[in-house]
Amino acid sequence: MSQTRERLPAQVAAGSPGAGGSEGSMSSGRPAGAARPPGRPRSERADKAIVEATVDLLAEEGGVAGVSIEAVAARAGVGKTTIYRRWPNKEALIIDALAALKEPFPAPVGASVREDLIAIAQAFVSNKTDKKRLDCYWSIMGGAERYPELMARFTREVIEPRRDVIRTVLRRGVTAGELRPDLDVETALWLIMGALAQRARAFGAGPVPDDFAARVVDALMTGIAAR
Amino acid sequence: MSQTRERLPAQVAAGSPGAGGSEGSMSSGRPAGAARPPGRPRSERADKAIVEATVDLLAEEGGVAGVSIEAVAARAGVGKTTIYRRWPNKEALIIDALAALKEPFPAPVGASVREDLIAIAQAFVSNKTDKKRLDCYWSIMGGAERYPELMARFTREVIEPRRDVIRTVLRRGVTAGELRPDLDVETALWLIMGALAQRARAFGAGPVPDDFAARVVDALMTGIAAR
Amino acid sequence: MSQTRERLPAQVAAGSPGAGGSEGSMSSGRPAGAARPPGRPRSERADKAIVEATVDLLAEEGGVAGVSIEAVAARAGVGKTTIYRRWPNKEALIIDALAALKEPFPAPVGASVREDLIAIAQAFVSNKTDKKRLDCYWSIMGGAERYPELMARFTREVIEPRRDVIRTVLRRGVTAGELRPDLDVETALWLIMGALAQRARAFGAGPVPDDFAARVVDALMTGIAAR
Amino acid sequence: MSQTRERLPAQVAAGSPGAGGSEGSMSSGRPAGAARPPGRPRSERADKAIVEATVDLLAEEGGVAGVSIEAVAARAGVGKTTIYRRWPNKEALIIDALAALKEPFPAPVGASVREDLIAIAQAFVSNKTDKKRLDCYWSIMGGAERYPELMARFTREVIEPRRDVIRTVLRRGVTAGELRPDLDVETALWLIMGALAQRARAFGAGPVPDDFAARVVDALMTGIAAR
DNA sequence: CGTTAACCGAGACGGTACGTCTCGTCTTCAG
DNA sequence: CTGAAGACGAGACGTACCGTCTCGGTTAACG
Repeated sequence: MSQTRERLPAQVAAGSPGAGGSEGSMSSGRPAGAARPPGRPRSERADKAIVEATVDLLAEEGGVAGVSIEAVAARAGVGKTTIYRRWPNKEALIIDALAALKEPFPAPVGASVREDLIAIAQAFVSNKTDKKRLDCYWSIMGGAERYPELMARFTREVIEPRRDVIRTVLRRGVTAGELRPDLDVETALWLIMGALAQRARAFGAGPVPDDFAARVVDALMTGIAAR
Repeated sequence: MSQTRERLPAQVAAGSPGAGGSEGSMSSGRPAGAARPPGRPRSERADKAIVEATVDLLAEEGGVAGVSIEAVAARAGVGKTTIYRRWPNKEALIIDALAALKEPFPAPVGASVREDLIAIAQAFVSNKTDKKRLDCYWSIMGGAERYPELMARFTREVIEPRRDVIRTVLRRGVTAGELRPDLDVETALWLIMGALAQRARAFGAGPVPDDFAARVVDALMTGIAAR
Repeated sequence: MSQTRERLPAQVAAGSPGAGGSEGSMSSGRPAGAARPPGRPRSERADKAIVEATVDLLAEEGGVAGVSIEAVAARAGVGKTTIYRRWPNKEALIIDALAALKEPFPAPVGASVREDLIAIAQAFVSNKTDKKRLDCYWSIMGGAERYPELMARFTREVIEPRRDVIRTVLRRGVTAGELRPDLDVETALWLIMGALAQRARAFGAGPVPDDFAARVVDALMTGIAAR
Repeated sequence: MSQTRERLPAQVAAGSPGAGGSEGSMSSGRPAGAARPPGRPRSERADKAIVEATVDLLAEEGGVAGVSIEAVAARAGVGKTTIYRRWPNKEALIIDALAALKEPFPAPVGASVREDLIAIAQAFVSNKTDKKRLDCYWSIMGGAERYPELMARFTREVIEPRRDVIRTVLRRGVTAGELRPDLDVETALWLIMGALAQRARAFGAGPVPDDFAARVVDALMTGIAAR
């Protein structure tokens, strides 16, 4: 309305800051040749702290509603102003913060499809930051109807890349003859991902046992029908 | 502080209302012989409207936070007082309201395990009230850390019965020789339930196709490995 | 803008609630015959706590700027809403709260003008609630240019009544022949009030000695000129 | 933390710039023989403008809270940095700025004590810069509890010198036999100063009439008691 | 003429208060 | 007991300043 906000679209949480850029001389993401804007530059520390606090709260509080700007500010040790200077509202902040979870997933190339799948599945349910990702997943999915854009972006940038890793392994398996030639890859994906996500959230059933990933993969590989 | 609340523990949403009870004159479940409490009896219409509104909101708003007593009252056409007289707080209301989703699931006994599984799966993702149940599932799971009791009760009273139906079918299949004798029933359960729940929530991928249930069951039956 | 505020102009801090009204049947300041408005009535406890907190803060913080609605709410143990329901903004609140300091000042009728004046003066600088009044006086006068209405009302309702008491005593003294027949009453008023107010604020000079009032009155009575 | 501030303690607002010093070549108060510090010297224009703006704001806004560094900078046509380089915080600035009001008060030596007192009193309430002084007086006294140091210093450096002038005149009067030999000088001081200060602030009573000073002095001289 | 440092402008920082809003709870009324 | 109405305390919202701090670019004096 009468704001000088949105100086530049935050360019936040760059993840892999890209190539071996010579940080310092040319510094943060401004198009080459553009003059540094006047005034004190925005603090990268604040950027990071805000995004991290947001993600943590989203994971812990279990829902977009549990993430209040005030809580984010308090947890990040930052003034509310500093947040509003960068994002116009809560939803925008969360959408951007999700990018912090993008970090690429290394596709393991092991001896066999089975081993690869188990390794990936293992990571999903045991790895520390993947655990936070999973909490965010449930938080966002729970409120999906209210924040469709949020879900869309999270799906596109975080979920799909992970599904892609498995998809690739499955396709490789088909090509290599390890998997059935008429395999319905997408259905298999739903099966394996669904089992992992759901089991990880089923607190009542206790922590996920170490061999759960292997059991899931094996059951899926051999099928349940008698032969 | 100075309340006469909690006259009886609500005895709400009786599920299958049972028998041909003469609604009106003698009404709700008081043990025979117990004297009717003095004063105007509580309205069963209100009870039902409140519970239904609660469940609807939980499904639609996607989260416990989205269910406000205010909204429930408005949607049920009821005063906030009327709700407050029956339940001490929001969580109690939701916990009780979930009982409305308990309605037993008929285990089909068809020609084969495969057909039974497909029928059950079909119901999960296509049936109207099962859809609402699924929405509630995601809403509750999303905020599970904040309301563990809620999740526990929902799991116990709504989820488990449904898992039990499948569990029974699987066991029958093993006994009948249709399924592998060494079948890991629990793992198979996670696979099938996870796939259905997750696919139903993946709005981006479009509505669940009619043959999805069959594809899931078949994939799981035959396995994905080449033979 | 879109408010239902200002149901009735607060009718706050009634001071002497007037006559021996039969509190209970007809209760708080609503014109006879007017129906009680629906809904929960406003809390008189809150009214009082807010006004008292406001006056205290004004006296302690030394200035209108030091009185923040949030501080008032916190000190009164009241939600901000409860304040805003009654007054549209800070200035209105303070203006109204000043009425709490109105409480009439009893004009003593002693043996002589001198004794009366000393008694009054004594009260001004030693009495507890008159001390608070004096603090408010300085707070308001300090910011007089910014809040002229505040000063005007405070002068009219709190200061002038007190000046009137002295004025009356002085006039009585003239009539009785105790004071000079050509006495300039107003100038004498400025002298006595000014001395008291200023001395009370001069922290550096230590607390006001007990005989200060007497010394002031005597000096003024006899004059400083040699005779 | 990493500041080079406080190069020299401001040495600001020299008041009577002292003698007919050859401003320009050797300029402001550095001890003779001390080498001029390197770099661009601080602007005296800025010094003066800042101090003046501060005093003006204090007088106009009626309170320490009304003096914001931002407003001072704007009014002085100076960057906030420039202020911050000289004073560590707002209170220090105001304390220093008050020195600008120190300017000595010439004690008139007229025909009689009465005439001297009237002349001084006249100056207090009519003189232009003394008016500003008076406004500052009220501003500071209003917030005295919050900024005791401010009040202490203002009292010591601005108020007391003025009281001293009157004190001297009164003492001279006693010695000369014009005033009562047993005169309580301090009490007389409170009376005369209080009357002037208070009347000057009483906007409601209109501007101070020209003969007010004379009326006050006369009333005090002759006393109010009949004889 | 180059070094040095103060200058000004601009804007980000953490903080506090604003006035508005919605929520869960509580209280009173009329029926 | 019911519904309506509305007050209560709590606390988040997004805005506006404040005092402080940190930059870039400029300007004045010294060597």
